[in-house]
Amino acid sequence: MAEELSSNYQPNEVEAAWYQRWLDAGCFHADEHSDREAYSIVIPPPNVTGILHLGHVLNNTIQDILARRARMEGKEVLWLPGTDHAGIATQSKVEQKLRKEDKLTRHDLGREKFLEQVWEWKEKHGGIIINQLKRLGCSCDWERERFTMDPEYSKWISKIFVDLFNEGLLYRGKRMVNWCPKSLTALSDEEVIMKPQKSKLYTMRYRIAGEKDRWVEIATTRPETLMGDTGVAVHPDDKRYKDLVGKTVIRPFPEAEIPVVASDHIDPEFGTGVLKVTPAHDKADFDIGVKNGLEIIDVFTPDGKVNGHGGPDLEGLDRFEARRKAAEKLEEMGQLVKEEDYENNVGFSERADVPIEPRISMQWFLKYPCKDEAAEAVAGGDIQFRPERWKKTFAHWMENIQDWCVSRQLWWGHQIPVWYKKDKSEELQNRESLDAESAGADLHVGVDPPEDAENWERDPDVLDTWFSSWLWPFATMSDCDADEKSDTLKKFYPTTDLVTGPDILFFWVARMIMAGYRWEGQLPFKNVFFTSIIRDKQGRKLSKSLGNSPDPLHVMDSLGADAMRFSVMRAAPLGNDVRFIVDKDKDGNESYPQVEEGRNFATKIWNAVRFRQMQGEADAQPGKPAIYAIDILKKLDSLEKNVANAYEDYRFNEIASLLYEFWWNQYCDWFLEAAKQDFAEDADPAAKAATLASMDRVLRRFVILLHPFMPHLTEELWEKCALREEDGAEFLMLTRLPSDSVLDGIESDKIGGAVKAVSDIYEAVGRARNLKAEYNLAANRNVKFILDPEDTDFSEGPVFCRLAGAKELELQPGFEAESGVPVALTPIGKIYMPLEGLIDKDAEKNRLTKEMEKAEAELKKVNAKLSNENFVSRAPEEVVQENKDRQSEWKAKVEELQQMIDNLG
RNA sequence: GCGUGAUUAGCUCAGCGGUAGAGCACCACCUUGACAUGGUGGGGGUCACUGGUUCAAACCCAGUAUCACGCACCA
Repeated sequence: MAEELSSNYQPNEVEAAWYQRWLDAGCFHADEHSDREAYSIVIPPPNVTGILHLGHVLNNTIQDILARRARMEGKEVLWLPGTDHAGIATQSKVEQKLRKEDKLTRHDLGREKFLEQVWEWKEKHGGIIINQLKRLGCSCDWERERFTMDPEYSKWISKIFVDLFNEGLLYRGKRMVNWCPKSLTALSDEEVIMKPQKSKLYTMRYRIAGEKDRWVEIATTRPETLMGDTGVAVHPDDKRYKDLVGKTVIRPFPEAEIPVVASDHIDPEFGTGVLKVTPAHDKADFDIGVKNGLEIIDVFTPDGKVNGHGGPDLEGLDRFEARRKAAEKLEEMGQLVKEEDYENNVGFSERADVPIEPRISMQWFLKYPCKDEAAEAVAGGDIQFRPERWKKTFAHWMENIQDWCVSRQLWWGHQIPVWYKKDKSEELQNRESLDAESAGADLHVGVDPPEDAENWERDPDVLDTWFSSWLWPFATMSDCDADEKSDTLKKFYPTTDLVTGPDILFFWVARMIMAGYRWEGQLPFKNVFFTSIIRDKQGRKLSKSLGNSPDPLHVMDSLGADAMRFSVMRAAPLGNDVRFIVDKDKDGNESYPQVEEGRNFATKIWNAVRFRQMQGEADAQPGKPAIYAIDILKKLDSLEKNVANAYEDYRFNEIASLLYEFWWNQYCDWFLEAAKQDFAEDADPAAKAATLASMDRVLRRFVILLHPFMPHLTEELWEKCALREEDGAEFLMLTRLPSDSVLDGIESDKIGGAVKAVSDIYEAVGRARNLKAEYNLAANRNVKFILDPEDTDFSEGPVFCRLAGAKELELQPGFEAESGVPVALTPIGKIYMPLEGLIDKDAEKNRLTKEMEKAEAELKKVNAKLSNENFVSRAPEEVVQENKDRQSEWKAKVEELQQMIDNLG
């Protein structure tokens, strides 16, 4: 075997070096002309100026595992990476910088200059997250990296806009939208999060016009919108107020008579049963307003301050200051009845984290295409969701789907491909609605600007970022104006798997499915794997503001990328959230106990391989494999099968645990220790050669299995141990999974016997170790055991002694020990531990009695089962047999123990 | 209000009809020639609760409680 290994594994250098070698050799590149079966994934594009967090780690590790496993299965793998321009997030970062450094707004710079600055920012920060993904070991085809603002990609956006407009699905209309007063743009419903807020419920009273001193009480949480009230509503069946419908009440300020209307929407039980109607600032109020022909008065400026309608007292005040002020005014007027603490849900802007202001505005809306196909694809199982329960959530959303507000009042993004004739522009843009049918020749909607561009004015708004991401699976693979499909698209679309978080099921997954059907005529992916959400020790989501989000780069630098990958996978069960634990010492240094487990595993593997290296090469023809070797090969065979099964169901945590358990608890704890017997100086060279060969076989196949989880470490060992076969691929990552059984070449009738014999010996070793520990002899390697064997041919004494830490195991059939000699019952026979000065009858009696009690308890349980006639007659035969075997085993044990106790007198 | 999960050892979590498991933490012993990022032995659980189905339930069903999350919302 090849090079010596250093005494400790240093992940950082190894990881960096291997990543570069893979890149240099083009290992990640997908060949669209290959005749291998295609396997493809598109990355959920991260924000171009974002940085890596644990969610990305989880998500991309899974994708990398899938991609690497598929390569090893012999598939042609495309993992297509890229980034997203993230309209609001990126624009606001640049605006923030402008404000801070130059005290300027984007309007001071103008659109063109501002966009130059955003591009600069993107150039500066855009590579960061990509490099972080590389640090993690992601095997993406970087030659195919895409960005949603790439020219070819952008062209796709315009094309689909035009398609949808021509189809009548895209229209411009004056509607109530979710307005973000901080980002100054409309948002889609999905970008609004409801949060419970501690606020106040104000009860105020309005005088009824034309009646003497009659008042009506109204409850509201938003007195600051009072100036926009153009009506008051009650339930039509509410007896208290029935006579008021049709009358008017006096709005306190600015004073005006506003009508009382009836509406089913009103809950008579809530508050006073009377609602103030502000059609410009509430969706429900807007509907009531439209039905009753109420005036719409917008009382806020776009940034959430009171406009001229507020009068001198309120104008210019922020929404929340205005709320207090309005309440004060009512109080002064004697019209505030009471003010109570109240908790209600308020919509917040997901990005800017400020309360949304419902607002009437002119926006572009989309009626979704291919809704039925998308719903059916998931319901019918053409697209598989894992875990499956998300199907229901998806179906529910699809059933209640609302038109999508796609325009954003931003500059960073894809500008809407609509031009208005200059002289008609104002009129067109103010129309209540505008669509393909009503627009006429004064509107140009096209991928290219009109020929006489100077006569036209382009719509200033840009499109929602998700309006570009929903094309990701195909727009990254082809140009929209090509005459025929690209070879990449032909080979790799539809993609195989999509790995993403359930939090973007609506934002992204659902919309991609619709887009896939609309423009490619088929589904965009076959399987969607929804990852866990990573939380902190207290179960909270990770977030910057909580400061509970550890930096994955720091984790990787201290413990290694492979360690983090392995640990995160081991901790993340299918479909459940995962807690990532960060402990801090008193100096504030962070430690990551879960990742340490992965680091320890890497070290364990490294050192076990190092041990193999230290044995050197065989210098004889190998003899027949020892029973220990057969046993470990059998376990490896099961491991390979179990791992393959777990991959079928995407149970990554199970795969990680299987690999861990095999290596640590089977290979290292038992096989490797047993094998040492064959490496002793006086060992038989043929036996040594055979054991070395088995070790190499296990090592080679284990490293192949582990590679997708710990790619760098395994590739390093592959090279250092020269595990590559003569005609094999250049790298482990390009090596095929073996197709032959690891048990090939071993006489199959030997396997069962070897496994049983080894399991008996290991169990006996356990008993012997326990005996030593009970008598405080754990450290004593001079102990001599005497075996009264089950089988007089027993010849595994040397291995037994090595494992049990004993000097000798003497075979004495029918051995009669001096009374009080410690003894253990084992599958290979009775094992005595006669040692001078150790005859302590009471101690031994105690020990045996404790064991006896355990055995009796077990016997009792199994007796109870077997004496139940129903069990014997109705349970499957093999279960009954199993219990009968257990019964006789425990019975024999109890009897023997009893006799041993009796012998002690 | 509707829906979806979770509740198993001190902690983080597997197991999902047939003998309760892992890692960490804990206790004792061990620097023995791969590994102290290690080894050996050990302690620790009425599997949230109440019913039901079954020969058999941590596991299936129904309900309850608590905690999350999603959707819809009462101004």
